Amino acid sequence: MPGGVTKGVRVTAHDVAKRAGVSQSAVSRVFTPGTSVSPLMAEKVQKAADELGYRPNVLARSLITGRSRIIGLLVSYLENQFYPEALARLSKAFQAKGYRILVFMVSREDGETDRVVQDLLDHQVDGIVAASVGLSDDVALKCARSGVPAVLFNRGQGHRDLCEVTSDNREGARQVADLFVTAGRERIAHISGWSGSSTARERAAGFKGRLAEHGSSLFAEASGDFTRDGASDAARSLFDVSRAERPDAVFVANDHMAFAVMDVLRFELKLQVPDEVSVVGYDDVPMASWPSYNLTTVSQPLDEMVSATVSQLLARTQKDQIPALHERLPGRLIRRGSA
Amino acid sequence: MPGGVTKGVRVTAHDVAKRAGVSQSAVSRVFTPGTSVSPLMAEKVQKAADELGYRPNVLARSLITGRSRIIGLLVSYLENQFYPEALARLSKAFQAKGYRILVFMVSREDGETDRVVQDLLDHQVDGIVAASVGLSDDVALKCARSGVPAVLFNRGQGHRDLCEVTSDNREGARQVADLFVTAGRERIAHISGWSGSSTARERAAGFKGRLAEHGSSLFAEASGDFTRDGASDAARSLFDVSRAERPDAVFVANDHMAFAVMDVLRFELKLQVPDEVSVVGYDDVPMASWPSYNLTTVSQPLDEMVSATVSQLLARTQKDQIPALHERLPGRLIRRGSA
DNA sequence: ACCTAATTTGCATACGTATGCAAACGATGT
DNA sequence: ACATCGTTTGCATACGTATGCAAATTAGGT
Repeated sequence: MPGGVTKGVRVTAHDVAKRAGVSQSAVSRVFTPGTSVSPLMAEKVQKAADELGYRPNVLARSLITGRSRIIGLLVSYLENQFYPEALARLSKAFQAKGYRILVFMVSREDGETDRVVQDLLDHQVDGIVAASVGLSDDVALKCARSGVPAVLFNRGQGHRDLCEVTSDNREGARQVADLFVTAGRERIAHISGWSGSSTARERAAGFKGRLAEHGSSLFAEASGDFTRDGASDAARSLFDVSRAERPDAVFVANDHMAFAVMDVLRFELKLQVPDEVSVVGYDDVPMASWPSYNLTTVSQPLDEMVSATVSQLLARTQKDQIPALHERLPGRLIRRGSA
Repeated sequence: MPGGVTKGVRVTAHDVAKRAGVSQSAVSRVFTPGTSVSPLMAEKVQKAADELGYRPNVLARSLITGRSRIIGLLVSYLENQFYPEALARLSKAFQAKGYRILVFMVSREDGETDRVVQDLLDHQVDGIVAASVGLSDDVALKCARSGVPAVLFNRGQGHRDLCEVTSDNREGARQVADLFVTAGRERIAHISGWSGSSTARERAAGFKGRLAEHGSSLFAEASGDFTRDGASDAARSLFDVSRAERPDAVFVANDHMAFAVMDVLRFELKLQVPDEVSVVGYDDVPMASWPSYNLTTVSQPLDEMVSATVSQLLARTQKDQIPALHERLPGRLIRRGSA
């Protein structure tokens, strides 16, 4: 066994220095990329370090350098497959750049978010990504003051200090409107997302706007609140048997809700999709391509959104004074069997 | 605007002390729970701190106290809905206890895991949770030496220094065997998970063992590797049309694969589930209860597993010398429409 | 062989906080 | 009024590392 190793004992740069017969600064330099040391020194220090099992203490290092190489990530709900997917890719991307991520789950818009961001700032994170979560002006200001860049992922807020990376929700929704109109659907409905999110509002606005341009308009509308249960209820109310006429097409504001809607239509109301009613979602999560749903949907350019997020954020950690960009990436209509 | 606040300037306990006309230690004490200060002092310091926008630097604090209140979490793949679910609950549970979590995505069993754990140790995490990921003996030893407790979540390895929290996979699989035999199924197949995981091996062993006790045995078997594509291929090979006889029941090692299997059976092979073939999964992820699948499955006691993980880990961060427990919690057969 | 420039190394200090210790303080009892 | 005890506060130091500066060493050129 390597000499001198004892359980629970912290071995520091001083210990290594003593054993190698050099100074602590020398040890530091050997373990700091970009510094210059003689080959002999490097070898001596490495040897001593290996024997003692030394590893630099990242906390102490961050304390001095002022950068922690940690990114704070806020996520609201993982039921929607889009977010685990986004989380996985963001995480991988940051890891590849040498950053770690501190993850916080926050329930929608209560004061929790502000507390969590404050906590992140206390931890000296180098940047913050808020995935589908809003940031109060107060907290956005605090970030800006601390010099910590933040980017809103899949969410627009129009704040000057915040980067935003979204997909072009209006345009995506317009394509859905085109699809329904071209297919000759006449009673077109919409199940919207939580109205507190820009994503939901933009999709609804784009959809209705385009219908209007076609000289058409919405037959019915209800909010599904971006939850499965909310969407199920919305579907039940829109397709209530007591109604004289029912919709023959429905645009659901995301895939996660669309699955719920299809389940209600097929299994509760015994309606044929797409023969009796077309269903279209938004996001193109992996499950949308599974044959059980085979859902027509609008894809979000996830990889591009992730790349944009990472590069924006890291760029702004390097130099200050880079203005906060608002990127809006194009999606694409994916035609499958449900419409 | 509060006086003296400038952008990008770090305000420290010294600044607050100066403004309040007290010592830095006093400031520290005001912001450290459990210390005693006079009401007057508390008020003065709070006032100055608020005016300057002071917040304690957690890094410096951790450097001294030796505890970071950060838990490292390793996750391998989020496609399987079980893991986002577990992640969300673990995260919430640790947050509730005042801990933050540093998340790492690791691909299955390459050397990456070891590097990541080392990185976590460098960050002075107070504990490590490995969800469905193995830890090499080498790295387990390093954790033990550093005094950092680790727990394997949903994975057994039989290592002395590691906590393990699993569900009783053998018993769950036995219940599935009972179900098939009682229902009079005669050609019983199994699509197993990745053989590198204890979970997969235990489920297979429990299932086969119980069949043997019934005087029966496996009609066919294939590995689905815990992936959707692997399971699809396995289903295609087990139910190949060139075979004289095909299985009339199949136990799939987790829900995530079971969905793939059902899709292949129904949409490629045009088989009726459950009439022509019963399908049973494992985990009871939320999607299993969706009417499109309505999957009979064995539940994992997720909440209990999470509680056990949190309490085990935190207990071992408090006192050393608590032995590493191996907890095995019971699951339950959930009968739905697919079997 | 000598002078200069370039490189390597050690010394000292800083990062921002917590905490043991002793001094100062206030309260209490006789 | 004084002695005693408990509480509050400040001083000094420590945590483990990075880094500016000057001393020491080496290399290079004529």
